[in-house]
Amino acid sequence: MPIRISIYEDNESLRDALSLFVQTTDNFELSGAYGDCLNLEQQIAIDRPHVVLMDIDLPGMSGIAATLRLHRQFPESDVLMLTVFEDNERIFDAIRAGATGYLLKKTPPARIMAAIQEVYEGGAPMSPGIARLVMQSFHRSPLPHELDQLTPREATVLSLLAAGNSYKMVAAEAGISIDTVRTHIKRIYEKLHVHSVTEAIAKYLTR
Amino acid sequence: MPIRISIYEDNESLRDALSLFVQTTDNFELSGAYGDCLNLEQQIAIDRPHVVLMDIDLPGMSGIAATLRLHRQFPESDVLMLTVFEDNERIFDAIRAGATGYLLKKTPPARIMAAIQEVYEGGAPMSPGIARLVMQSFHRSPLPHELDQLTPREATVLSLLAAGNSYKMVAAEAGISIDTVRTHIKRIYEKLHVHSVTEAIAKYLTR
DNA sequence: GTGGTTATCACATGATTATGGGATTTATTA
DNA sequence: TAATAAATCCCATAATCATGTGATAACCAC
Repeated sequence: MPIRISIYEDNESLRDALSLFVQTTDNFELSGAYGDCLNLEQQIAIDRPHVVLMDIDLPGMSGIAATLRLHRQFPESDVLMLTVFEDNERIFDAIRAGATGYLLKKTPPARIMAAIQEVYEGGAPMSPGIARLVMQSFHRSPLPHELDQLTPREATVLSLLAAGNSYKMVAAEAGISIDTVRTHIKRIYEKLHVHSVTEAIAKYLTR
Repeated sequence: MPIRISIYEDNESLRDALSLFVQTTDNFELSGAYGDCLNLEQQIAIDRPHVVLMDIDLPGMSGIAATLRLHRQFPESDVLMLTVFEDNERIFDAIRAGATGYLLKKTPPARIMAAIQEVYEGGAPMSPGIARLVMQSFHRSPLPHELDQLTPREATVLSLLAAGNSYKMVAAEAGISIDTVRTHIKRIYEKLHVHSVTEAIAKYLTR
């Protein structure tokens, strides 16, 4: 029984190249190849891939958000993340979201195919520099997270927002003025690197 | 070793009454009693209750949202929900959020105390009418949910919002006008019984 | 005792959301 | 075929949010 592989990558030529490699690799089967995650659930439900090659930087819905949904709803499909980024925050976001492996796009195709096999066999392939980052993260506390940078008050405000409260309601609940709420939210945005309540809540709720 | 019990109930006299019952019940210990969930995490981390009596209708952050957070971060604490409501949606929201038991507030105190013991021993006490509803839910599909009422297009819009997109970005991503986005969102609000993006994505992400 | 952090409040402006109307097209179904 | 559901678009207004700038007080650490 071949290993079924689905690809989510918005760059068409890279997607085609990867598709070709998968199709010409022994024991591999291409179950799907898409440019976005808009219909992720339906596609996965039909394709039933063993391994998903996921670009981290898809337009609209990031590969990280998609990975989270996929990991929750289809835990039997493993995600192998492909990225050009080597920065901490994204890597850990992806790992937290449930990615099994994490490769840089500059990885040679043969290595990517080997990594797919490795994921299928229960491994967790990573590019060398990323493996180092992951190892280092254990030297300190548990997985570092932007949310841990919030002060207690900021965390309270954010959780009230996540419960569906407006600024006005948060102010009433927390017993502070709406301007103070604004100030807290500005700091929250800076710390979480977001620009709207929606994004902040998404980070909070999908931690 | 006594069973530690924390109470979250905004009605002060009910809270006091429950506290008194807990304190005067053999082998029970009151680990905390609060009127809101604003500092839930800190309180639970200190109190370490075996069982949490949670009012479903707390001001600011509902007991359901609190239960979700609690269940995720402190899986060793079980939640016993107290409510005056007997409607489907809330009951299943609470169950989905991780509540272990579900009692109506009109339940006699002695029965509530017995239910706490039952939860501690691995049971799932429910008021009779609620148990019936839960049983009935198995006769059909998996747990019914407001989110399942959304059309495919509405679901796409909601997931794009949950990924942190503004109306304008959603429109661009989905290839439709911003007014169409508005219309979809209006329908989403009706179906989910909410009035803001925040509430909608809270329902979506915490499903 | 100076500097950093946290929490608080104020004001102002432009952008975005929330909400209410109303309308058309395309399928599907009774 | 008439009714219904889904998806699309338009307009208008009030409310809310995003962002900048500035300021005060408490507390802690060095």
